[in-house]
Amino acid sequence: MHANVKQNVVPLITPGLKVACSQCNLRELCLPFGLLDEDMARLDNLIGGGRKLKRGQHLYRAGEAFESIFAVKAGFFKTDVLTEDGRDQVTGFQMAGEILGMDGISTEVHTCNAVALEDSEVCLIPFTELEMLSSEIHSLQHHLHKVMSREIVRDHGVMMLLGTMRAEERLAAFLLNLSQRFNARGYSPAEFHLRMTREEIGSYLGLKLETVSRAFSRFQDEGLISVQQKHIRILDIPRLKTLLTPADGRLG
Amino acid sequence: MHANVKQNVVPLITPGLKVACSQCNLRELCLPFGLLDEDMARLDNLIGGGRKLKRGQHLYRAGEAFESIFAVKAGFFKTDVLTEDGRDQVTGFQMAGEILGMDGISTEVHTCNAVALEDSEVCLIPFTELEMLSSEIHSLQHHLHKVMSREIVRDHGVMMLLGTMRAEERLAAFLLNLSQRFNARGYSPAEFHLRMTREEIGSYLGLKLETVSRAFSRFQDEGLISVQQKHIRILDIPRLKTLLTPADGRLG
DNA sequence: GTAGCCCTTTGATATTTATCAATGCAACTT
DNA sequence: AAGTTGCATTGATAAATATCAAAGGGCTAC
Repeated sequence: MHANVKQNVVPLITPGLKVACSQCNLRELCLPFGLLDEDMARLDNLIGGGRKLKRGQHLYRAGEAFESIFAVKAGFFKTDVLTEDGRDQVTGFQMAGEILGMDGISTEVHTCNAVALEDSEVCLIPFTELEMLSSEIHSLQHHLHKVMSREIVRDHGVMMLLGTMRAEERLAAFLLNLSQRFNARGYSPAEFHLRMTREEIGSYLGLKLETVSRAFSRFQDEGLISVQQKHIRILDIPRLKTLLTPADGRLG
Repeated sequence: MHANVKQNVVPLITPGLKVACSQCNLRELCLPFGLLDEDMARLDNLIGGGRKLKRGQHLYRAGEAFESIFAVKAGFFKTDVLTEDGRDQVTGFQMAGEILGMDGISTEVHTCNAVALEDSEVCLIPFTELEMLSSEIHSLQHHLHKVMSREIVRDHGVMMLLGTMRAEERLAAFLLNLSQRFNARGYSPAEFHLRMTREEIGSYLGLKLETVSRAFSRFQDEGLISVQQKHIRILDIPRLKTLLTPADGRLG
């Protein structure tokens, strides 16, 4: 096995790609939130460098040894779980400032795949070292716990979506969630490009791609959004939100 | 407002209900897993006492301030999320040795309700103090992270269930999961009492109670299980497992 | 012990979503 | 520039699950 072949399979840390939380405009969204300057400098030292990924590349795969968590610096990811029996479920889409890989802490092995949906960049945060540092910096420890807890709460929201919503409600919730997250990052909440296919949206929402496509079309017919392939413009956010409040009859 | 009325609404810590991880037969399943004796003694000191709950009582409610996580010492709980628009989703069922309340860390407010489904007992673990102690005891810190990560992985499993399985597959997965957890606690994996109603099972599985009931009946007709109200006997675990492997046609 | 209530079961029908199939569109490759 | 390939849309039909309805059974509380 040639060394450069192996490099293609397992992309290494980009040499010289220095990252520093203290210089990062995502720091209020990301792990260093609320740290004092001196503590942030210690976190800077810990972060193992950045890593760039091309669209389609895996950040990690289920089964690989867990060593680090990752902060998305730029770009867009999906995570998905595959089971032996062939099921495939997209468990989330991650954008700048969000943390990837916490599923691997439990067993020291990644339990899902993380794939870049566009050219992306992440910061590598070695977990053992993060634990050591968080023993010393209480606010870092607490924020790590908050980030993990937030992931649990987010997952509960997805369960709610999958367990109680019908197709159009799911898609409306999905679009509003993306809108709100783009907005929080300084992008337009009303106009954006989807980085994922209809099939990936469908997997995330527990629907078939045709159902997703039909729901998009119906939203467009009703003047709620305009869709052109992956380009979405939300025309009526308030009315989209009312879709999430089902008629009295169906619940309660 | 009379003091004893208030006691009925918000049950206080049971006085004199001393709990000690070092004496607990769940310690290998629960938070103290892997601790040295001396460290376990320190955890004993931290644990705020036990609390008993009658069936139907809330351990905590969405909206309450978060202060502690809880370890189930005995009994059976459900957690559920309610949204303003009236949706209601059971997010999990918890039994002895499992940890409740980690959703509250994120915002310092509980985001779901935890209800005892039978007379139960929990240990109260004040979270701020747990963080302080885990700064000093690395194995405790690491295990806490593992417990939180395990919850994330569990949630991914529920997403998979809700996103990719049909009704009978969901129920089979549910029964096998209970079976395995009872087994891990020294109870029969083949025979147990359900603590929850068909409606609660349905909420958890994203199904209506009638669908759950029909699936139970069909399993019984096929000789997979025997059902009498809440009493379940699994007659053919291997065949129940094969239900989870869908025919080739439907996936891939 | 018994009345009442909640839970469960079962049937008939309606609704939603999946499946199968065909066509169109757009980006990438050569 | 044209061909190829993957992605998206749309229609017709099938399958799964929800909804509506009614009745029986068991547990609880009086």
